[in-house]
Amino acid sequence: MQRYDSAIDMTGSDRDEDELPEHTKEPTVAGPIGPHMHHKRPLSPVAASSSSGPPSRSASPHSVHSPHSAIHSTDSPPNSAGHHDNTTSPHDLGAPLDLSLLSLPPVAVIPTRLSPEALHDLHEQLSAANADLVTTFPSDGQTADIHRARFFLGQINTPKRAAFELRKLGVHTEEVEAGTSREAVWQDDGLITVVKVEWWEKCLEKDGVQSINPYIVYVGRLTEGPPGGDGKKRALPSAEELVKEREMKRRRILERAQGDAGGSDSRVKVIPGKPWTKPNTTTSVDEEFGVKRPKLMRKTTSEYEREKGLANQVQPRYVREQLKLAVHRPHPLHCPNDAFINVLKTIKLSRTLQLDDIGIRAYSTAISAIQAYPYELLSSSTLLTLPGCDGKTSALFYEWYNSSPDDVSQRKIQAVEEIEQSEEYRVMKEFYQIWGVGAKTAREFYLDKGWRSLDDVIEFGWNQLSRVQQIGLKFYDEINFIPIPRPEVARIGALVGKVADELRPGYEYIITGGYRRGKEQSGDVDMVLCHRDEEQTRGGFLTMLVTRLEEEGWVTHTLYLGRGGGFGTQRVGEPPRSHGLAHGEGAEELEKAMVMWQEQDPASPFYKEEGGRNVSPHRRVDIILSPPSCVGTAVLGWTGGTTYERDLRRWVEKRWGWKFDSGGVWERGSGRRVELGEWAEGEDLVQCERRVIEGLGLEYFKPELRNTG
DNA sequence: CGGCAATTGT
DNA sequence: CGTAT
DNA sequence: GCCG
Repeated sequence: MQRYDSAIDMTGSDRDEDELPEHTKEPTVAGPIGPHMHHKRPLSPVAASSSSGPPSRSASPHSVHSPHSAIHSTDSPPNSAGHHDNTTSPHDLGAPLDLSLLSLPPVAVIPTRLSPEALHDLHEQLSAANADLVTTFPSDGQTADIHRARFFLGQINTPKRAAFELRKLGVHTEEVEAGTSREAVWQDDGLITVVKVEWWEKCLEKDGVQSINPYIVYVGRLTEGPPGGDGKKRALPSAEELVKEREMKRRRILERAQGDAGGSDSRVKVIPGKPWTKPNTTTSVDEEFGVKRPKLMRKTTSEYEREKGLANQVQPRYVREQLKLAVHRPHPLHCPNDAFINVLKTIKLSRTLQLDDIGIRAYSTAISAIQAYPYELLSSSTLLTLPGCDGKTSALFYEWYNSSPDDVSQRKIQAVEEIEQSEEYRVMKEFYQIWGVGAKTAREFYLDKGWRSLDDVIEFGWNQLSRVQQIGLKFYDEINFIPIPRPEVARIGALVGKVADELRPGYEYIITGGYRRGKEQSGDVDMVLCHRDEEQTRGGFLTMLVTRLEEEGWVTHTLYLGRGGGFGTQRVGEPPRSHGLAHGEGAEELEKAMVMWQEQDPASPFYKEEGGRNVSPHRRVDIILSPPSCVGTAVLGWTGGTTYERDLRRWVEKRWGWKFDSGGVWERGSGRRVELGEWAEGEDLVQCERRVIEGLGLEYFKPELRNTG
């Protein structure tokens, strides 16, 4: 059965239950994992009074009732209704309105949870009541004079949330201890009060300023902003023990990682920086080296000198013939221009985080072309000769090379430095590395939720995460920072193969992915499992296999288990929907399992124990179960790299009008299956893949030459 | 100026 | 919108 | 961002 750790060690959810919608738990293989729900935060008297305040929180401000009539009615005497405190007493005798907020300190509204309409109405009502209003906007919450505001209205229920929302607005506070005198609050300019919107609704309802006491959620004292930062947006020192524990765990992991694999912590140092996303302004680089006239770029004397040697170099075929698709050229794992490629990869990642699919495609193309280039690039004009590289790439190279002609390790590009220093990039990247969080979600975490660290995600968002995201966070460091050495990848593959074979004899497997392309270390293990008897690849065998691996402890969590969930219930044969045509006979679907894995054998060299406890690093393992009829395409499709795969599909479409996928090749017009990739008698999986490649009219490049970056 | 790989599961 | 290559 |  599924095993669970007794507790997740990254917690932090001691917030009140009503703060966030309950996460919808999936009734799946693994039960909900989650932090222990602590309720240890002592409620301050201020907080306590808020929680005993009026119950209603349903009405939005604008829906209460005609606000303007309340504000503009002038026929009743100046408001002096029931005040037990001096906080809002309208000493301005000349105030013509019942509802005058003249005596309030500068007011701002916390936009969170308020509809745009509600927010708008609230602003109008408050300014109609002569409040000294500091406007806020839900988009970014930033306003120049937000720091003037001392009184915040918001749909906020807990002090913790209040402090968090203030921080999002750039207002850094710490909660004021119980017993601060009420009188002090208005006098002391360093104090911030957060009051529920209900207070204002009540004022409107009663046509007069009401006591704020029952509605106060939070009183905080202004503190210094983040050290070194620009004074906005920075994590509170919250849930400190948990953060510290995480740190310790991370350090342990990294120490072990170095021991294991010689891996190093590649995380960028935290340097506060300016925003990295710029408006659509053309950079000076663009103007100087714009794509319009790249060929006119002046060569410096030194570039010219360096290039003289070029004439003697035999240019590779893909350059001579301008072969633009990665399937037509060899891409070794390492190449002479890896340092420059890494710069391009940073830009590509920033495009990913900006949801710029086209930028991703463009940089991928350039990267793979350079990866295929066998000589060290010495001049930007050489780059112009590579397919997929043009003015922009060339300009980037020019800046990069000349920033330090004599020391490769010192070369840099200003725009890339700025990307790497920007908080937005660093934080979104950190989120993006959570398994189950893509670019869209990473942006949402950063821009909409206002989170700035994994600890924020854990503390404020844990219950909003999907189950796989929770698992992704739980194993964040292991997944991202402890690479899997080749021998361990081989060991995992062999073990899966062995267990499969024990269940039913006759299975064969091949490890695909980066391992097969020759990587010394892998981020995960990908493998294609196959049986010559098609029946053995159906009927839920993969579920059976994963279940067995769970029982034996190897599989600790199942992130995804597709197809064949029910025994024999699966009738494959839906055509690729994009073309609305039926598959021909023998339509195939690949079953896939994505799991977390942990070494269980104490005798294994990859097993690690501490205090009698198995602390072997968890590994990501993908198992693809293929019928014999398409195992060739499965192996080809799961070996990659990404750009190779994309270009493979483009080639198949362009050359043959077929559609390629890992489950087979199809005629686009008729939807009929093209018989390629069937596992032939006496043939191994590598030979089978080769027949597919050659059947598609392509030169066979071994996997080690498909490293398209 | 249009196109940029392609699939499935939740 | 997430995942894989 | 590059290509046809």
